[in-house]
Amino acid sequence: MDHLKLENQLCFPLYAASRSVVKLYTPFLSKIGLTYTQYITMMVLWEKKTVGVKQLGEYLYLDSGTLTPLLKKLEQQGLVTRQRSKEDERNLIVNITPKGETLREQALSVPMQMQGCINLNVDEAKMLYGLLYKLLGNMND
Amino acid sequence: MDHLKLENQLCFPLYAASRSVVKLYTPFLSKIGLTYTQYITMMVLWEKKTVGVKQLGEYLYLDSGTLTPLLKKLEQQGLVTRQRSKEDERNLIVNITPKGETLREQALSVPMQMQGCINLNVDEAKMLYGLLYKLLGNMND
DNA sequence: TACAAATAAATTTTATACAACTTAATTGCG
DNA sequence: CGCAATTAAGTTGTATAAAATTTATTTGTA
Repeated sequence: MDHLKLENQLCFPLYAASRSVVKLYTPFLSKIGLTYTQYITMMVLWEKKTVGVKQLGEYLYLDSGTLTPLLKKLEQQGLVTRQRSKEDERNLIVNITPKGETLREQALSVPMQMQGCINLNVDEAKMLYGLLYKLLGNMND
Repeated sequence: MDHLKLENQLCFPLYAASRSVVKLYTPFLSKIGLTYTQYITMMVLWEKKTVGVKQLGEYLYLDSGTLTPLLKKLEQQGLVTRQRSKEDERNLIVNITPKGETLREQALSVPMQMQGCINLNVDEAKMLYGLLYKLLGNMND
């Protein structure tokens, strides 16, 4: 078995499928003015309302190099506010705005529309979900 | 069930796991002077020896916007050559060089080293592989 | 045979990712 | 207390990705 053949790689379909799914989201998300990374960031904020950049990075597996410019764009769009923590000025706290809350209504249909594009049945989706989180979990460096 | 919660998404662990795996590759690949995308490109060339940009894009799910600059970098490193097809000048043919072939020897240990980092057993890996290709396959736009 | 349509790369623009480094604030220890 | 170590964002530089456009070439057809 040739270990350097593309078809013998697990990483490659993971990489390709991830990009393909993100690409599938693009037309739905562009209607509400978000990119995929902005969308999952808003997802955290729709749930938590307020979150520090560090915690946000832990949720999303992203660092400030990616999040700082992204959050500035969301701030420009009026979807979030950014302010330093009073207790510890090193921390930057991100809060959702009313406009950000409103955007949630328009995002509600996105998951359903996406499900229509991904032809996995419930069992397959659950299995994939479990395997991906197992992979993520036991890879911590 | 809140469909806009991060934990209820299938796309998110896919996206996060993909980036995490690519990140795991980085230290091994940087030793041989490749990025992950360059590595999978070389994988095609190690197998095919010669390939058009269009076919390469079909194998890798990438377009010329990504491949053109990437292939120029591989050319600068002396790993591939780029030349227009004689039969159809629109096509650009990429050929592996002897230096590119030699690099394969140094890449041989990479898949094994990676397997040591990913703690899935054989059945789980096969299942994941199958589900990812199923997802990729039935997503073609 | 002209020429519109199609095809393949390349280019441009925007938005990530991430490593490495810098800056500012806080902590903890001698 | 004083200051070295730590921590959190931000910045810089490099490399993708992908949409949209442009350029060059080829094809099909009137």
